[in-house]
Amino acid sequence: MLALTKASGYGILALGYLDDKPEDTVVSTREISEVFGMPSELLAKVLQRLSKRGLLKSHQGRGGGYSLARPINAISLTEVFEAIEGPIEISVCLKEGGEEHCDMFEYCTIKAPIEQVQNRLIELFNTIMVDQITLDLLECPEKTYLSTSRA
Amino acid sequence: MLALTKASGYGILALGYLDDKPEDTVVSTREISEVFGMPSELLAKVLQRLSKRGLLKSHQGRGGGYSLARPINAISLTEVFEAIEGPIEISVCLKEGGEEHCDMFEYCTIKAPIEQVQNRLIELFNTIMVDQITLDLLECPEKTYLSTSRA
DNA sequence: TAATATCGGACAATTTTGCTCGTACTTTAC
DNA sequence: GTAAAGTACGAGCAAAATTGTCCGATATTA
Repeated sequence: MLALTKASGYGILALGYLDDKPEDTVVSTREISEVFGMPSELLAKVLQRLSKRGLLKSHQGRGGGYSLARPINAISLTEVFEAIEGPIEISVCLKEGGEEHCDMFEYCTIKAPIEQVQNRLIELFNTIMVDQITLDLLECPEKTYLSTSRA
Repeated sequence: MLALTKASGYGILALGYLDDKPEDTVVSTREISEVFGMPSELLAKVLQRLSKRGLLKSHQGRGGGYSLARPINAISLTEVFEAIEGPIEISVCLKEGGEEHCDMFEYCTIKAPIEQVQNRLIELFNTIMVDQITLDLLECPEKTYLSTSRA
């Protein structure tokens, strides 16, 4: 539970990598995927979503790639997660449309409070900028990387 | 991502149900599972874990069941989640033993910062007590219930 | 026009989660 | 003491999400 997806990890690493380059440098998906050893097709999707959300600028054609649309100290974790994984939802019951409402239970004692928890989670991620994740520790003892947990 | 498991939802609802009863009332797994329409075998596991962690007292034999070991305003979400799902881990890289260290990546720019995010998450859940989830809203408009999200 | 990119959908593999079944073991009631 | 009601626990299956792959289309530059 509450584990970050690999896709989000890829995205954060890519943002950090772009930030290490001079401003407005355009970097291809392949370069990033080779540097970190990520599957390039998956990273490609992640970068697409980030650019769709306006966090990256895409440059098509030969010599193209992606560049930062904003400095990463102005990009919150909330934005990254929602760009890559969609809206942060702790529970489906909180969805707008309500198509998947569960009528199989007698009591609903926790819907609104759970939503409050969700909001506090989002607030927390709002306050954390990507640079706080990527810039702090460039000299890491072990060669290790973000991946999902196994409960 | 970041979705609560149904098991945690079951646990929180069960804790709330027990709290509605007079103090030290013993309630069987079957009663709770029938009230909420949960699969009793799964709920049984959840309650076992909660009692193993000291959040519930188990009463074996005929007429047995579970009772609250503590008032639910003294039980944090962290305790519930860790009892039911194990330690809160955003990433496997942060594990103690380090058996699953990933040596497939060149750079590790985010390990320690990610751990800080994890700690802030745990702190957040430390401050939220179960009663804040269960007691607030007994008059819920729709019959709905906590379940996991679908990204 | 050829090479190199981003796009985007469809799909298989893998992992996690949710759930079921079966079999112990404990205690209470009779 | 025996049976019933309950917890304790583990193996195993099904569903769902995540991850990774493949393929074609489009855009841009050399």
